[in-house]
Amino acid sequence: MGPIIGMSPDKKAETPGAQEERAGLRGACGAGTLPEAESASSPLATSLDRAGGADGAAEDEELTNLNWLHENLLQNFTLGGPEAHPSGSPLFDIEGDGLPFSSVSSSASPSSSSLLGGRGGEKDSLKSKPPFSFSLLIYMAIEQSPGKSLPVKDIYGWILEHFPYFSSAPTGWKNSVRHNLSLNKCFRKVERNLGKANGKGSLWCVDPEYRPNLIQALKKQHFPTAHAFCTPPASPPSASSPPRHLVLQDQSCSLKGGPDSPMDLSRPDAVLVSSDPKQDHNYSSVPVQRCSSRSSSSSSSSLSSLDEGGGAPPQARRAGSEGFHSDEDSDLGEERGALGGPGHAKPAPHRPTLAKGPPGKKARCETRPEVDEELKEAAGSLLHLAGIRTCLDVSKNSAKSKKLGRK
DNA sequence: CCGCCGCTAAACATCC
DNA sequence: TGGATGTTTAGCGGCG
Repeated sequence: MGPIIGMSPDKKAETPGAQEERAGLRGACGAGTLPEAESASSPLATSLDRAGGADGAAEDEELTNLNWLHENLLQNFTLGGPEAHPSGSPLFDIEGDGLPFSSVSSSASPSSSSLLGGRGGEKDSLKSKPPFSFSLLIYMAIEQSPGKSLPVKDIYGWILEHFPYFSSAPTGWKNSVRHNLSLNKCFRKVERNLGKANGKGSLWCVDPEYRPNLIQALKKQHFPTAHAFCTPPASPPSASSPPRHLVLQDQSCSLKGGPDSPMDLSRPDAVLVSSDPKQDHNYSSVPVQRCSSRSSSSSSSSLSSLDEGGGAPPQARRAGSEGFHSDEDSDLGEERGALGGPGHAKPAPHRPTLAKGPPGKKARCETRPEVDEELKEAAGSLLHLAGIRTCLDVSKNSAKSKKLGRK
């Protein structure tokens, strides 16, 4: 279908309300199901201010969006994961290595830079469709949230806020957002029992197990050259960005693991994420590994294929639209056993059956420091894309200062 | 040409 | 009852 540009403008102005709600949400998250929110909530709000005033005045206007986004991201990452040390982060390595920042930016896809309010006509770019998939938009929105979880309404708000394009787009995009939330395995619904803002809907968080995949997707989508950072051809990668594989653990995100969750490197669910582009079209590397550990179903390279069950052949198509979902296996270790069993003899159209009950998605969201590193990297990617350097510097400095402060 | 991926639209159900 | 939310299905276009 053609771009939604031609359609009638969206009618409502939800952005303001959503923002307010988001603010309110913070409390809800912290009070309720999102322990991690405590650690992440406070500092976020400030980033906006800094984004507005800290950096070069000339670039403010055009960079505001990304500044905001990146600073928040970076702050969140930094705070979210105490273990996330800037020094080891690829994000900082990128800078430290003196990588061609500008070249990276320039090498980014034109659409990306334009969308991000690149140096050019940022105004126009804001009106153009973001180069991010809905999944990534949602991901960014959620990651930016203090509690790493948002209700759909706030997701709408975030998207509207950062991508004004959607404000003039028909409401169909909201449907797409919900559609993605529902269908993407990357996103999980969190029952928000406490502090419900309006009593409607649930919170959505990023499935920590898919987070690395999303990050990879983010990197890929934003600037293909980002791969260079993942797999530096010559220089040895930093500890946190292995050349070809990322070692990730089963992240524990905000809901359960909490920031204090100790990293257990010996955990069996530690996974190897291949950064090979061909291996994770759907950012499914992690699930793949996980699947393989649980069932023999997932040797496929793409999530969509493994999604519909290792045995289910070409109905992967369904999965394709959302990209990420890969069978509910990803997290339901035990449930899986109960459900499909190791044989994975689940019939292809298992979705419908799951739809009514507790679907594959469970109210579960965890985060891990390692992932924070990845997130930082992703944020760095975004920064590169936007050509935002000062922002990164600010974040870097703040991160350093935090680190020092911790010492 | 084919398969995968992402997007859009729509229908339907549920909840408040 | 209406709106928001959530799920599912179907189809289309782009891309490799």
